[in-house]
Amino acid sequence: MHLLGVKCNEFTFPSVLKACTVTKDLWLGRQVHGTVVVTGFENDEFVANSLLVLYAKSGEFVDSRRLFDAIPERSVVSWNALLSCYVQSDSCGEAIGLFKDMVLSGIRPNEFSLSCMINACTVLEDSNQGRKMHGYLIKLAYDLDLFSANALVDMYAKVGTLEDAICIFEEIAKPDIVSWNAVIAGCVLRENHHWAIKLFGEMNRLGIYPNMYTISSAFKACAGMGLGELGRQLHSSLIKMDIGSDSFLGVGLIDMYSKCELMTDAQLVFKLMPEKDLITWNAVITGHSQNGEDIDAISLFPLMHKEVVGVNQTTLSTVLKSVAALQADHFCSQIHAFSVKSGFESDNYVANSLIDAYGKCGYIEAATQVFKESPVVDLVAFTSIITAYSQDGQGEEALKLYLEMQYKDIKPDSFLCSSLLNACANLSAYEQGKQIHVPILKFGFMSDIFAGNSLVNMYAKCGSIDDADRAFSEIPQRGIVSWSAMIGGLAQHGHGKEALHLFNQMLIDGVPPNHITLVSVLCACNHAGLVAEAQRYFKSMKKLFGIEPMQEHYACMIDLLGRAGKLNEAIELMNKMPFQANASVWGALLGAARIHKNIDLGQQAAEMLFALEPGKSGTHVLLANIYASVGMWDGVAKMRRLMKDSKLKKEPAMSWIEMKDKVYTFIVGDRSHSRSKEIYAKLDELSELLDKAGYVPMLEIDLHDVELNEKKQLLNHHSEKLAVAFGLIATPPGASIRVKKNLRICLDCHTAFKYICKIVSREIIVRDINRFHHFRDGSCSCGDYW
DNA sequence: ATTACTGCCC
Repeated sequence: MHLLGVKCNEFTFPSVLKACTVTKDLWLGRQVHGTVVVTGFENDEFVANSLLVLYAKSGEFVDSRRLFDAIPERSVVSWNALLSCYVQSDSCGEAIGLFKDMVLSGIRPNEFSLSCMINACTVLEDSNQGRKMHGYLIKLAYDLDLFSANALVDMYAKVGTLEDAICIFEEIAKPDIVSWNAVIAGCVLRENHHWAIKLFGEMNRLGIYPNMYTISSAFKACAGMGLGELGRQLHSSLIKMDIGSDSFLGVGLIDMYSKCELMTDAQLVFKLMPEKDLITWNAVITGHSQNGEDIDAISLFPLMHKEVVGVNQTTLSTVLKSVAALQADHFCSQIHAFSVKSGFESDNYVANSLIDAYGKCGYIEAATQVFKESPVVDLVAFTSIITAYSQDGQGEEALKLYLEMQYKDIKPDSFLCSSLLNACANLSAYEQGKQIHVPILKFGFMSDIFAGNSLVNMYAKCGSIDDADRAFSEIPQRGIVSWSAMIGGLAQHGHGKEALHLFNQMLIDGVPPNHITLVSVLCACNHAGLVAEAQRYFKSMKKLFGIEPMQEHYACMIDLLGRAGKLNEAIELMNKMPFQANASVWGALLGAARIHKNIDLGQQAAEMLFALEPGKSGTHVLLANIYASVGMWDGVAKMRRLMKDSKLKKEPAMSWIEMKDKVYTFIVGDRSHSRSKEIYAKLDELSELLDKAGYVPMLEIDLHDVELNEKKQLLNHHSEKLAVAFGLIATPPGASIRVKKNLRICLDCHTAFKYICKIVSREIIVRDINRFHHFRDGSCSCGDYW
């Protein structure tokens, strides 16, 4: 028409411009715009609005605004065009301002204006403003408009309550596919997967065909509920619909199968996808990682790297998580180097994952390095580094870092509390552990099962089984770890009968035990000398609980039999084991040989341990103890020589005591403490009282080649005695004294403490390497059976 | 997409 020289007029221009808008041909539209200007129709209301709509729908923000300002008589259509342009260009705040101007200038908004504004409120997450728009909709009687209702469903689902969204949806007379998609996606977003599935079924019954958005939501709902079979059905209907190769849905499928623990299906979908993008690769790697298939997750990384898709921060943090889980130490620095090279090293997730992976692989220094160089040190970074120090046995460092974190005003979460409690548990830091209990109560972390379990463990390891029991009963949903921790705690404190009682309670509650629970049960029998009970549990664990005895269970039983003097039965059980005896089994036999002064068994066990654990000094010391106990001093000398030749150092005996917010360390003959004079004076004072009470120092247990007098002094200055003496002078009369030792408590100290607790009228609680000793009123809770 | 919980022998 134009080429023929026929001129357009105010009636033809709007149609032509609309055609340009629909075909998204902005280039042609601009040419038409030129003609409009030349022919002088630009002030015509319809032409001007058509031009505005063209630019607005093309996202031409500046041009739209200019045209809008130039229109002398703005209609609701003009305003709507600009409003939607603002919303589309992510200027929702300005859109709301514009809407207010519109109302002020006397223009009555229509359903287009209002649905547009509702979308703006959704993006702004402004539910108050959204509710106001809803009010407008009702006031102006547009509430039956389908577009507006759909926008409301979406808004309430995203920034209001799901109940409101469902309510609006149910009032829609004839919901279309958009309505269904909005409400189903809303349910998924609010993790109400059950409702999502229900609505999805209802939609199908009504004969409404789902589209890819519906299916995508349905996959997420299946994933959320673990409904693999339903997911599989959807998958087959997808294939029938011939949209199975869509990449967006492909990722949804992989994710769904992964979350339903159907990795074979996830892998198949992945394999069959014609084009695998970065997100697809990440989905399948995440699937493997979250299903504990860490080796698969890690091995996909180099394959992915070979493809053109590259990797991103998600890939790196996910792979690092698997590296951490496997403690695949040599991958840490490789992926670290790769992160640096690809510029992701400063990404928060990557940095935090690196800290965690280095920590879990035992590279504390590297973890610290990343932590210190990380641009944004957040709560997760602190949790990772604190956990790393705690697991490396550097609990005090871990707690120092917590102080630093508080100084930076970062608030703790349940993850951090759990980790800190573990640090306190390892340190036997009762007072500091109690302080971590405060944020747990303050922020309501007791509903978090991890925090609850850690609390039980901390109190049990810090010597207060009563506090542990209280924490245990306050866990709302006790899981297998809660029960195991409590049973193990009772076991460590020598409360064998109570531990077994709790185990029965657990079975009544319908919680099936795992192999760790059974270790704790056997351990409880062991510490309480309940041989017959242990044998009963051990024999029936396969039949009753479906748990095949492992090395750990055998080690427990062999230790228990050995301790009870049934050395032959212990050896017999070892011979019956379906696997080669490991160090814990031989260690148990060596311990039994020591208690019962059995030279032959001791030598045999020690020989095995020398081969199995050549780096450990404990074996030499123990065998030397056995020799010494029967007066074989040449054997003692031989062990000493052997240790010297193999350059092994005896792990120094150390004891710890917590005072206020500090943990004090002692070694034998320690004089580094600022109150050393008082400590030694206290020991001298006690020494006299002990003599009077009938205590005789067990000089024979000291293996040093020195005079008897010196032996007596060494014995009297053992680390646990120093720690107890410090506890006596630094705490008020009557207070309990809690001491932790890194090795077994010494027999002489054990005897001495039985006297001391009576002399000073105090409870002395000693946590040694494998159990607690509560000294009270002249006796020990272990009943001297340890 | 990253962080947290239970056990045996020495």
